[in-house]
Amino acid sequence: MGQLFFDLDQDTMAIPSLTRVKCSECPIRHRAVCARCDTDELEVLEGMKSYRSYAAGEVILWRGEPLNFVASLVAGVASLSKTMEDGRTQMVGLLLPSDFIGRPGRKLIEFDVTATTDVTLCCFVRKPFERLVDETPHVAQRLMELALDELDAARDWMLLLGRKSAREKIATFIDMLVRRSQATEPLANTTIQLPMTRDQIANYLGLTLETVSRQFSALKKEGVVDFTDRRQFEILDIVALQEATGDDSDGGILS
Amino acid sequence: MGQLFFDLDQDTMAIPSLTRVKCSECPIRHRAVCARCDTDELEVLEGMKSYRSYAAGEVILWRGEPLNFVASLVAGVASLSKTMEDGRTQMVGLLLPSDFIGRPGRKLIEFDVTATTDVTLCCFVRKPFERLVDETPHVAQRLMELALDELDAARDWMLLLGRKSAREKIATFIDMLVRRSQATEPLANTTIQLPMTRDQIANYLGLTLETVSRQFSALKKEGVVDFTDRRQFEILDIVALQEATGDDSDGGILS
DNA sequence: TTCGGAAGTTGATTCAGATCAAAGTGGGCG
DNA sequence: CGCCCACTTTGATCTGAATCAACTTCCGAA
Repeated sequence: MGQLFFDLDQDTMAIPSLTRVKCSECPIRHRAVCARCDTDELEVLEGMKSYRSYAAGEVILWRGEPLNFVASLVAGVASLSKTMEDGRTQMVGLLLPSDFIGRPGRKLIEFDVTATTDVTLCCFVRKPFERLVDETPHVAQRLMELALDELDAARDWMLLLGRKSAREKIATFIDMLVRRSQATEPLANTTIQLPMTRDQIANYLGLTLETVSRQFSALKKEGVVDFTDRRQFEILDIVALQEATGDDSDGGILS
Repeated sequence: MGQLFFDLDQDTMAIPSLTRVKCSECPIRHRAVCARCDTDELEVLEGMKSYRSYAAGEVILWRGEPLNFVASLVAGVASLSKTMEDGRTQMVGLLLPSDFIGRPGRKLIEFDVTATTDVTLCCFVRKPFERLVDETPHVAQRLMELALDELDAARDWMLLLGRKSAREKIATFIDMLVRRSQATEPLANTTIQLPMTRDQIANYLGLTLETVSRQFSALKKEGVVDFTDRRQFEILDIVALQEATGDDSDGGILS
């Protein structure tokens, strides 16, 4: 916590709704859709954007709702999920800071978007944003890159959902959190925050919450991880963890 | 069969390797990446493109291989798949005519691409194609649309892989084939070709081939479908089929 | 025409994970 | 301070799909 470079509410991780943050000081400045904007372009964005905050658990968008705004996720974690008639639900994506919500050329959204933790969005009204995209090739390009990254992530997740055992799913999930925390904060120790409840993790991994709990317990008993608290744990044996993911240890490079 | 508007080999569905087909007569002219190209632009493409054919079962690209060319799939069906160290494999996408292989800005491919049936590709060398994309906004736009369509498909598949029962998976798969055949050939009867073996279907649906076989048998016994032959069947009760998919009957529109 | 092997079906058995059920834990709020 | 409720853990049982195994069907090559 507290590692972000600007003023977040320490409890909620959310930027107070009315704060007007300079784009140049924005924590996602270099990874979001605006990554390659120059000073002039940022000024235009500055005039278009507005922040919105959502508390953990709030629904940001319902499936089928018209998409009047698009947004970059500034802080927190949000999830995309699909629900069947009988209530079974499956998360189909996790949105992390710098990820984008909404897409050019689609007016409806195909899944629910929910704030997993408290969340802050940097919003743009759709029409003017689309105009900006049309006029600014590097923004369109960045949008494309973000979409392709999501596609890669979705495909890895398909392998996980279709073929991995419960243990492998949990190990993969933890390993993902570890990698992510190292990416944003390379010097951190091995203490990891869980951004979701057991139930949400189950929906993400295609499991039940009981199975999630049991697998966490098993990894703890084996000394691979240790729980400081229900939402925070420490990696004791990263090698064992990565072996348990079922993935190629070397990233799959042949010969 | 035989409904395509130009000269395919009837047995293999593949365009003979050396044939030079006019873009203006290409069967995927209006859906592929070149959908919005004008006559002049088509002429440029004409000079850049070359066809390649692959027999059913041949590997088109191995994971990790450098992507020296990109391509549109002209005829046949190809699959994207990921394989784990111990041999478990999961298909992460099906490529149908007009789908695109390769992506701007990535030199490596993250999964194996295999010809499921005999396949014909319309190939472009990567570098000049990327230049074309940079200079032609509507091509970049079309590429984006194709990527977003794939992303939607991937997310629907995640729901299927994570939450559907074997029966629902099979019904969804058949229903998808029905919709697809209706889209390409609205007047067709209800006879459907299976483009893949039981084993490939199993890899697509996250099942084993035995389970696939049993579920097909069950649907047959119930009078929902009837098999003309192992690779061809007829829909007897489309309503029952759609109920068995587990999806919202109305496409999920609320109120 | 037969042979051989790949693809598919069907049956018996096993097992991982779901489901059902009951306690335990902890944080927020009156 | 203590109660309540949401979250979590753990146990017992059940079940759908995997696994193991045998057999059938089909197709292509000799």
